[in-house]
Amino acid sequence: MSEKRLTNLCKLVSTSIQTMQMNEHYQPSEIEGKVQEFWRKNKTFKALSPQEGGDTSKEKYYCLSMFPYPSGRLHMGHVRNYTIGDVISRFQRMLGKNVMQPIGWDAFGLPAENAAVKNNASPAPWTYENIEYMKGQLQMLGFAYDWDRELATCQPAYYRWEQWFFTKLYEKGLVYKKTSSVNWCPNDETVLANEQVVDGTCWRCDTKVEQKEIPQWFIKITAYAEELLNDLDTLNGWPEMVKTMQRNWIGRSEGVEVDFAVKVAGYNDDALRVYTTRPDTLFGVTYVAVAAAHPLATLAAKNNPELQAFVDECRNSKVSEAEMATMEKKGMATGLSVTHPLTGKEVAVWVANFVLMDYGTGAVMAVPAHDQRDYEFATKYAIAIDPVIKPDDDSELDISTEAYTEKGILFNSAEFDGMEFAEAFDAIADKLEAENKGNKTINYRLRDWGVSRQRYWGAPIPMVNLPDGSVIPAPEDQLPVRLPEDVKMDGVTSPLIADKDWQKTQVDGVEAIRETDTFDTFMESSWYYARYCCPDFDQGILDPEKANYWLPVDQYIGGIEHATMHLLYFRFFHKLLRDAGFVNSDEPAKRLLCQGMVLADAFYYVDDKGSRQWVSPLEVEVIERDDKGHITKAVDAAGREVTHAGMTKMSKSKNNGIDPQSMVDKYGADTMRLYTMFASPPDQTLEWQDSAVEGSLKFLRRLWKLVYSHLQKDAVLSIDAASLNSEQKALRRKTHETIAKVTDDYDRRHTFNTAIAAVMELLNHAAKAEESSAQDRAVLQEALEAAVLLLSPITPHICSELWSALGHETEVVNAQWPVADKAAMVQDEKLIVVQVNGKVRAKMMVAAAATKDEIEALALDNDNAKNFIDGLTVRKVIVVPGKLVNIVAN
RNA sequence: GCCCAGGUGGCGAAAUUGGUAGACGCAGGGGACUUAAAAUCCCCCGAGGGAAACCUCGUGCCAGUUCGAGUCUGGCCCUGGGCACCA
Repeated sequence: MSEKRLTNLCKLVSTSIQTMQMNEHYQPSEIEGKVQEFWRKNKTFKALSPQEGGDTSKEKYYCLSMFPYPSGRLHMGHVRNYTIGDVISRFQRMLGKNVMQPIGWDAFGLPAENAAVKNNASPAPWTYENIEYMKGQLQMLGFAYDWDRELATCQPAYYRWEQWFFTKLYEKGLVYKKTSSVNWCPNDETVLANEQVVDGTCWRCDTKVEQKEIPQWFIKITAYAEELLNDLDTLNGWPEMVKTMQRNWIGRSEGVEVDFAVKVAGYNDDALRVYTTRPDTLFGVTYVAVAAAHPLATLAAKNNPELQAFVDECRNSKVSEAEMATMEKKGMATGLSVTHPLTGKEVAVWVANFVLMDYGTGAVMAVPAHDQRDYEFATKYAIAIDPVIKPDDDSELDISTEAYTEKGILFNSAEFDGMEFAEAFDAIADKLEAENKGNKTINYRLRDWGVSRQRYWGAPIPMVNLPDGSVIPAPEDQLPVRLPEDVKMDGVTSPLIADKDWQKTQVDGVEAIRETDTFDTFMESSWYYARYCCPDFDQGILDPEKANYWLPVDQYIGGIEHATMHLLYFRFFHKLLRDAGFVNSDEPAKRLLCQGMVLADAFYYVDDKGSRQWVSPLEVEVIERDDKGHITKAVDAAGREVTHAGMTKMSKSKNNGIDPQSMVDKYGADTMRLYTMFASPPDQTLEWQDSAVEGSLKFLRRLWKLVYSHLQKDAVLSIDAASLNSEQKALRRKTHETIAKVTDDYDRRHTFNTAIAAVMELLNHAAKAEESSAQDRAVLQEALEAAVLLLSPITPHICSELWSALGHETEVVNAQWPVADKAAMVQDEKLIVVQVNGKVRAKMMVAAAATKDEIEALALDNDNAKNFIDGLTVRKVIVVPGKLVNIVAN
């Protein structure tokens, strides 16, 4: 805080203090409602772009937290997420920025359908009621949202533009249809989400789930793979770990596509194409493996019942990558063979359960000698293992127990013998290319985005099927394709499939049938951030002027669980919007903060039917822990012994959620906000401890009391920096050091826990300060004002009240962020640590201006240090000015 | 299985660029005030030794680099997140 400003503040204080009425005790329930009402009435957090008459002299700041799914009630993850966003928004506002912090609802999704089935109702009213309730909860927590920008993705005014954009992508050739597998319950004849498959069976009827290939819509995210990968390098404000995860997810690799010639009667392709990153091992191929759904497998199985049985069995396995990697690898020979492109030898074709039709070409080449998975498969089925790579040092090649997967020197590879990896890669690729049997290519692990969902509660995919079998986008004048909201859910058939009238439409006078699938809900969450800039715009998906004023988002905040999927779709959509001319930036968000999970203990017992029953941790008593603190014995309220499943993400399925509402009712919003920010840094997992919340309330009471008792005394005069005694100087230094530290913690580090700790320290100092002289009181006033300003983004209600009690007429939300005064932080002496051989032996106060030589001399003369040097020879003395001296002696 | 994080007192954590390990807080113990309770305030609080000064050990485990390692390197163990239809 500058000297001049401070004088003004103090003048203001001295005139108004006597008239301020302040309650002696902190009563959050009285303050919070009142302050929130004031914000509401004054539209304090309404954000205006210049097009709407906003202040053009201010820098814009767009702070966005990931919007919630309206599940019914807020959970702790929400409270954490939105408190972080709110703290950053309020801080930026006090720095003088034009801040927009919007909120809305990710309103489509599976839980609404489940609730509808359970309650024999329809998903729409359930969703709208949840939104109403949760909106009240958000307001009770005091978040500084511009509610005029609120949107819900299930509103036709929203999904209309998503449908429109999809048809544009279709016209651009970025959308296509292909078959892809889904979880299928043959009993219910319905598609199941992965979540609805429990231990390989349908959650509803326990029927074994199968894989079924059905036609679905895809968006070509792979066309943007290279840019999505390269632009990660420009995202300096994103956590390194997220960028690493995205790089690995995109998974760019350089390799070679190789054609194995096929001469099989009834097979209409003359080559089986595979991709490999190790063309240097090509001479070691001893078999190729195809997916069970591959046409070659289908063909071979026709007259082979045993193979047909195996192909059918493969349909029962799940298709997730985790499943694929951990399941038992099984296969069966087809009896067919293909021709090796370079040796001309016949290579057996196997069907394998770990090859998927959906990925790549549905076929892989196998080199058992140099790939561990192929090695295990070949060993299991007694297939030849032909080594073709040896170590490039003189060590012996040993493949007796495992594959040799290092890059080395080729042998048994005809004219390529003796080449190392890079040389062989090029030479083999060149030869394949010359003979028209393959070519170098870049491959991505990233797959195109399947956006079709065979569900009701989502945005209808705006495509129509014509009688001639062709599929075209719904014409623009038919948009939005409205989802009927008054429906009955039986949990099996989608109301859209059941509603034949809804499906009927006309295009240019021709009868047509609507697509009954809806969009993946990741579609809606991929562009909501942009729509907030102009939520009511009805002339297009975005108003480019407004969008380009606010975008890119300055700070995005959300859970780390979204590191790859949502955050990749979000970046992808921004590039699509850019290429369609709606935004002019390359990336949607400058800075990203990924909050850690909120975890709580989870407990269960196994019931008579053998299934796990999860018990709320609130009802569990821990009886015994081992040396490491792990829970070894616990019982529930009924005295039944329960198993501790560890600390896991708070979730309905594990019944370990802590309801924030009860906490707010008991302690108030400020305490709740303070606790979530204080318990751990935002990017770390937060392990919920019920007991620690009380401490946050105690701290706020202490702050209140300090201000109250300070205000019971005489008026405050302005600080005369030159006349301060050493105690006054010390408190003043602490005040300004705290301002500097807290500002850095908020801005650069995002470590709100240490910011709060620093304010606590300041108040501990302030509580001990003398209050007898006018200067004592002026210095204390400054400390208390700083504490209130610094805490106000975190605990805005109490700080609003205290700020006005301290004599200010402007609201604390509109106050200016304090600036640390360097002159007040100057120290005459510094604490220097004296080490001998790296161990601390003494501490000494040394003049701040002391030279290296002077510090060294003082250290060598220190009595404690001398005890440890006695009898030894000093070899070296390391001096780190202002910090420490290390005397090396032996 | 693969990718990404994390592991520090009884507990949540701090140590920002390789420089005092445990700031700040919770729980606990002791005391003051009170008829009493609550609230509040003061003191103690990693382990072991010592009357004390102070000493030894200590950041998941094993090695290494360095005058100096919680921090860097290699290997391992454990916990959490993600793995494409939960959001």
